[in-house]
Amino acid sequence: MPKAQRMAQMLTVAEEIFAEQGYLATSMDEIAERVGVSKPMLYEYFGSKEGLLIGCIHRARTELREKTAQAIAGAQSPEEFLRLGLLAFFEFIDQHRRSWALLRQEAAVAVPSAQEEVEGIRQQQTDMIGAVLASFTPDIDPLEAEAFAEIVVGATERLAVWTERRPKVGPALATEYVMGVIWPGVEARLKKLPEPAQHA
Amino acid sequence: MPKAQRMAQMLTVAEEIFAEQGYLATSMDEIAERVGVSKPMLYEYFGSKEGLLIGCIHRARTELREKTAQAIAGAQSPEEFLRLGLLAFFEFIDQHRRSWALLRQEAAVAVPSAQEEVEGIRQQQTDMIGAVLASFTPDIDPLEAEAFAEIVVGATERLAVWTERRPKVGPALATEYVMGVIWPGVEARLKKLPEPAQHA
DNA sequence: CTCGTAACTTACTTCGAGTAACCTACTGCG
DNA sequence: CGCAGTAGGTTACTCGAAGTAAGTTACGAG
Repeated sequence: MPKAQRMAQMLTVAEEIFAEQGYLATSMDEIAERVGVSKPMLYEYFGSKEGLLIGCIHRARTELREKTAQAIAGAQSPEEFLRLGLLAFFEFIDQHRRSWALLRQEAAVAVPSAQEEVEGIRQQQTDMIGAVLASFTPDIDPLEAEAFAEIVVGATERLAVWTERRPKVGPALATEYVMGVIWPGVEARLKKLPEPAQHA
Repeated sequence: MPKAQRMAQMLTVAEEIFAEQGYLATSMDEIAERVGVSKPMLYEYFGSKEGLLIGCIHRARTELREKTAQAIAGAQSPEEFLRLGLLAFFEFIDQHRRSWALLRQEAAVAVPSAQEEVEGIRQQQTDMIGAVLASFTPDIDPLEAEAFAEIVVGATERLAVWTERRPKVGPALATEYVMGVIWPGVEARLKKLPEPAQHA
């Protein structure tokens, strides 16, 4: 089997087992066995157990970024940006329930570099939100814009975890809940600027 | 040294080392050495490495609950409840920066039962917020109330992590940021009920 | 002064991450 | 055809850390 294909297969299997049992409780031998290969192959391709975990996270991160970027491409107003971005996020989670637990909760603790990888996902999100906000209210305090983005990301992430326990709450409703709480606050902020003018 | 005192000391040392190096990178021998005791003592009192971690989290959780409960005791309006609760939370984090990283980021990944312990902290918080909300708007959809509480907790938690990278943002400002985003949304919700009447 | 027990230690076993060294089958080329 | 080089693979180890068994010391009660 060619390398690229084998690597992809390893990531898929690892993601699944990590999500099932947790990072710590999973042994490399077990993953190797389920892939149908021997342990040194995993080390050949990923360097370490940590490397394998990071590989899983990185792949998911890339996928999430692509999905989100696609979703918000056509948005016209800040509200639409936010709503479409949130929806894309919740839909992504919905389709990756298993690996989601891994990404957020498993990865964070395990290893510093995995931590960074997870933070990278959040960074993607906060950057995007910050950029949108700044584009509509150019004179906003940068610190406040950052805080705002963090708040949105935190709220969204947490609600995503919550929806795992509430299967009846789908991506659409989750989006509504988040928008319902944060949108009035954002709108109030935006209205301080009557025009989205560039007044430098 | 009596058992209770020794246990407290172990928790303090463990919290510190876990926070410094991460859970995985810390060995029980190392903790034992820094406590000035041998490894089996740790096992005697905490059963396992995981048990020790859970002990750390549990202690912090108890402390946080007490501080928060005290802080909101005198609140008269929902806004005051929220504000005082948030402030107490951010102040707690501010005073426990080191162990905070452990709680959230280390613990979550490491072990399922530590996970539960961390979720317990969030449960405490969401329950409290849910109760406040329900007391002021008795006819709110229970699901929406839950979602709201999760959103607030997620936003707050995330902002707490963020403030670690922004030392200039103290508890008071962090509270303002969170209130600024979520309060308008909550107020809008509350106003749908002109009276906090029981209309069953 | 000796019995019991709380607090503690030394010296293991076991298990899993990571590695060294070796194997095999295919692909291109004289 | 036959042989060289390499991609993809394996077996069989080392080593470090979690967890444990069995024993030791100090000290207060009878």
